[in-house]
Amino acid sequence: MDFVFDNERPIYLQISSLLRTQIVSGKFQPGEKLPSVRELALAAKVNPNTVQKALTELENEGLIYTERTNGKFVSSDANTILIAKNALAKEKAAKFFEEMQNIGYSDTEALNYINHFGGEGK
Amino acid sequence: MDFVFDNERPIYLQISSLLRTQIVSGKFQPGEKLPSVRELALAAKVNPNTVQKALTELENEGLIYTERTNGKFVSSDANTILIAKNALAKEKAAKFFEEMQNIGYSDTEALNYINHFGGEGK
Amino acid sequence: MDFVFDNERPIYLQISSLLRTQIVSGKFQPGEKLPSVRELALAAKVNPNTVQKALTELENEGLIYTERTNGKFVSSDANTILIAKNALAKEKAAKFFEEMQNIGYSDTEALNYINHFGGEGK
Amino acid sequence: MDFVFDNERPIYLQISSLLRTQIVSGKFQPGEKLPSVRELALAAKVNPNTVQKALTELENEGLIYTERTNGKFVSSDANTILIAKNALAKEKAAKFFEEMQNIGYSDTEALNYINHFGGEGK
DNA sequence: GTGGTCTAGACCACC
DNA sequence: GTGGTCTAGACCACA
Repeated sequence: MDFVFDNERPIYLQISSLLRTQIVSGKFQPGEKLPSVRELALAAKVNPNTVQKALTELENEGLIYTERTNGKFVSSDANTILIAKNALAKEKAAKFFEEMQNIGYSDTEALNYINHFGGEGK
Repeated sequence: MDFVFDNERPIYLQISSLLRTQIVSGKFQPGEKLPSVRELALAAKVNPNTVQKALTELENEGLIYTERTNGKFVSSDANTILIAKNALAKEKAAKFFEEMQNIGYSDTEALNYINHFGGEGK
Repeated sequence: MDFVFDNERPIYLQISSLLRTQIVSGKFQPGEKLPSVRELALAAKVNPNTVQKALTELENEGLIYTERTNGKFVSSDANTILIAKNALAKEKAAKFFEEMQNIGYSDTEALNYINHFGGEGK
Repeated sequence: MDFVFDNERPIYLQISSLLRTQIVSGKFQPGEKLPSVRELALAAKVNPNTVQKALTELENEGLIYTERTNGKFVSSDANTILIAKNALAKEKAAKFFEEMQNIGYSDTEALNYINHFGGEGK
């Protein structure tokens, strides 16, 4: 797991969203134990408190839970995770349409654009 | 023009991005005079310094220019504006694909999702 | 505002629940500005970070909100606050019944006990 | 006997309070032999040390006593147990009034609330 | 002056 | 070894 941070957003949010995507994308399986706070801090070269703050976010979202003295685990409720994944996807799509609309594309034009873009642009 | 701000991002960035979208979307036409800094500040209920900072952003991007003692104007170079618009659109689309990929969608799946989403979700 | 802490629970939780009760009980009015993080920290003789953590709790509950660079304010939505108050009361009552039941009082007996207790015991 | 723990409080305290309520509520009769530490540990799926720590609590309160080589027994002094029960009840009631007061209910209002709540809420 | 972030480092309870 | 809490102190962006 490699951590590269930009200076635009708080590090703890970058960590939490990185882990969030790893959970919803299945790289961390439901019920799986996460690396310890200290390990993550070491890997990310940040202070353990920063990791702690990141994980608190995910815990509030119900994506992970804590067993005291034992570690932190991905929620074993696959449904919660699926819901989170869908929520994220929906959010991304809605944001795309909204932003395209702001710069003068109707939803239809935005769809045209991205279908065209996806085919060649990348 | 109504201004609603969230507390997540700096206000000056919210103002500049709002004006930017109004320029590229044609709500402000090429060569058109912008409202004065004071007027904008009044409308947005913020400090004129904040508006000034926002406009500096746009000026750096070449979207507006200043005539001393006369005011600020939208660039009359329609091409500059079109380029800005395309750059924005491309950026949005790329970001969408990247974020979908992070949560486990291939580019193809992301396209499927958004075509489906655009058709019914909104 | 005087702060006295016990060693049983984390200080930040004691601070947040103290402020929570002051909000729901109306000592802090809807929309009212809270003392700054630094002021509270000074008054409670704790580190500003600790106060910050306490206030984050309340913000997550929707009881307060933040205006960046301006301060933190009690939610102006009186309804949110009322709901929080009712939730707290309900929680307290439910806990009472549950605990009494655990030590062998039926709900009816618990009611008898507390009506009797309330009349003389205090 | 089923044990379900939360991660908020130390497990040994959760065990001791569970056993305490079973004693004062009569599920364990005065003089009755308790299950062995090992049995309890097995049932609760915790380390025997943890059970031991829980039982020490109860022994300090005089609710149980140890016969070396023979096991641990509920105190045969019914009075001790009754006193413990009353102390618990009184404590619960006082806590209820105090907490309700904190969120803006006078003792009278709290009584009204709980009589009403007990009648319908559950 | 306001909140927000982050670090270094310490200490604790628990198992 | 695990997570949790707290401090002291620094630095930053914003308005």
